[in-house]
Amino acid sequence: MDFEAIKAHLAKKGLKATHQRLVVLQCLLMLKNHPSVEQVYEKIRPGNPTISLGTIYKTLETFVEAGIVQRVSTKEGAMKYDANLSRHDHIYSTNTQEIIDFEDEELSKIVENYINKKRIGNFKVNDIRIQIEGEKINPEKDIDII
Amino acid sequence: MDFEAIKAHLAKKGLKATHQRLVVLQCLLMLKNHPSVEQVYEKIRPGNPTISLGTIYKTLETFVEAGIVQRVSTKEGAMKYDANLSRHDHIYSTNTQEIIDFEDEELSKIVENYINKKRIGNFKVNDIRIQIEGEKINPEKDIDII
DNA sequence: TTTTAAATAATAATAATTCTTATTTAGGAA
DNA sequence: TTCCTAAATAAGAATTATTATTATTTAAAA
Repeated sequence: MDFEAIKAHLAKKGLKATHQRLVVLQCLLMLKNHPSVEQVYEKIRPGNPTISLGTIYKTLETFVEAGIVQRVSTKEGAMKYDANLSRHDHIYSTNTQEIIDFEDEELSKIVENYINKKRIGNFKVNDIRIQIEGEKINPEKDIDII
Repeated sequence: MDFEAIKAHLAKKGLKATHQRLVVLQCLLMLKNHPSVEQVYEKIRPGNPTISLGTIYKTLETFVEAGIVQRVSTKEGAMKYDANLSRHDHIYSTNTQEIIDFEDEELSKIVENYINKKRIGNFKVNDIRIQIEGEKINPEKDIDII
């Protein structure tokens, strides 16, 4: 999603393409590590010293409502946001406090089909997520998915 | 898990079986709806008017450390706790803000096997959770899983 | 029983988030 | 392009959620 695509997306939702919004979204797309509001703030501040923390809170929630970013489900601390809208899951590393993207179309399909077959009465399923929790063996190195 | 089993469990962890702890755990086992600290507090207070909110915070976190209850992963608001330790997943109803238990051994096994087969390098998997997000058709009625 | 380390109540402190309002600005209209 | 206006922002106050502190109480071992 480039700048023009973002602007178009905002316009479609009747939202103004302010400098603050573009910077916040660009930051989210760059970071990729599901940052908190505070982390976005610290990243952006050097280049935008007058931006307000409240604006970042508001901007991110506006994006959630507009369907441009998603909240990340966690068991602790501050809210985290994710600009990766492709169907994907998360690996939670408890010892390093990282949340890493995990993409596996095949697994997603298997689970989706299973649940659709099962049918849940009086309920409309909108999204299915798999959370893989565990810990990095070597916290310094990246995990690698074979 | 009855009272004596709880006492034994606490003793095994070197924790005192205080009245407050027993009441909090009993409440959690009864409620089953993954309550927040505040919800436990309101539920317990009538019968235990001198109990302190801070004690409930502390008690629940003590239970988490002792492995007696688990935190529930959410995208918003206050922390929620779950005393159901059997392997299970959660259905998140966004329109009613409910979190409902979902047990399906077969699905759990399928996903677990799939991920174990895949192997994630430099990472030790401890837990796999499936989150089903959606909305109740009729918010008044329960969902029913066929 | 007595002792004592652990737990609690009460409350202060901190952290995370939301709200309020005066000022600024994006984007449409003239 | 300039003007207009509704929407957005900055700054900071207020609220909510959680954690820390400390004097007092209590479970459970001696």
